[in-house]
Amino acid sequence: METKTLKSKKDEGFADEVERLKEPQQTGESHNEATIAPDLASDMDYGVLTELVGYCLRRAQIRIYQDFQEAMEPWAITPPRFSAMILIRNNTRMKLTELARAMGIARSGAVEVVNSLSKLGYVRRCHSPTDRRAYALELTETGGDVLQKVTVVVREHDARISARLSDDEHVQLRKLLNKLG
Amino acid sequence: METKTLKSKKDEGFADEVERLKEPQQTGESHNEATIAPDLASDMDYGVLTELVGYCLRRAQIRIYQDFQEAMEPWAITPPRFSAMILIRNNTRMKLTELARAMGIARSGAVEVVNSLSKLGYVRRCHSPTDRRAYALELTETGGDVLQKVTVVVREHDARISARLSDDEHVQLRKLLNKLG
DNA sequence: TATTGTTATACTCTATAACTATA
DNA sequence: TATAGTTATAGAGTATAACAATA
Repeated sequence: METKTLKSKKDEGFADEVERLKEPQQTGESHNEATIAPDLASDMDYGVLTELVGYCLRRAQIRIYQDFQEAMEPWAITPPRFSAMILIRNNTRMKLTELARAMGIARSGAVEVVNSLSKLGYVRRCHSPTDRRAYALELTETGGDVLQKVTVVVREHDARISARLSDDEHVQLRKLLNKLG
Repeated sequence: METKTLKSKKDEGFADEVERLKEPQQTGESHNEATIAPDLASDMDYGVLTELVGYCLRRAQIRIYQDFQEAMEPWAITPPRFSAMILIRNNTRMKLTELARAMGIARSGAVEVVNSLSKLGYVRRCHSPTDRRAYALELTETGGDVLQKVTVVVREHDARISARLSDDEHVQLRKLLNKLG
């Protein structure tokens, strides 16, 4: 399996960088530090933390994030990048500002996401004919193919992390999460 | 209300820095960017995202994080800092390595958290009499007072974000979250 | 004037790897 | 050799503020 990585740096080369993205990542696998287990340590007193929705949620998210990243490593897709690609595909001629709003992040953050997706060759900025300030975002052909493949993998990932939940519980959990805030 | 901030930089002064922590923060409040609304944009198509536990969870976490940070701003307490303080108080003579394990992060990350809490005057490293490599972590008197006050505020925060949930749902949600992974 | 995209800057959270002092 | 703490370095994710081009 190939593996992509994104270093942001200051854009050094270009073709150079895109090439480097496709090199297998130095995962280390060496002699050092044990990788972190994200479960609660049974010999510790967590006090009030276990009663807080926010804390339970954060622990769950750490576990989920790890599984997501491992599953997506070959494509260098992170959760925000995946969201962005879905939104760009599903909402034609989306502008960068709209993407930011849809994702709930600042415009400058959207620039970052689009830059990385653009370097990976998944997303393209097209000049809008009507407003010369604005771009219309769209998936490249590669981006479309990758998104299709990756969506399957994301669904598998979701099933994996929800493996101990019944279908009812899965629905219930999403319902409760959406009631938060 | 006073507001603390932590700049990590390269430790410039010391007393200087501690003083600066207590200065009210330049919140801006100026003419610029609208602050982000973390709700789903109703005019966008989110496709598969709404069916994924991971995505619902991430959106919920963004909302929760924002409320947490606003509530904790006067003390410069972030979620990991709060967890660390609870763990340090509840597990006497905790070592840094144990803290890292309890929090599910790398040791270097625990150093960061302890450094910031130490700069804020909330946590102290005490030399262990038995093992001269190790420290015993403990709350300062200020840290203890702050933690007591802040725990009340965190409980209020948790109640606020769970306001649309019944008690049963609150329990259920935590149960389901703990089944994930 | 307001908006679009962008850049500069900064801060948090996290990781890996290598170092030091001790055990 | 192994462990405790630390530092150096890196990268993702996010934010605010200011800017140029365009509306």
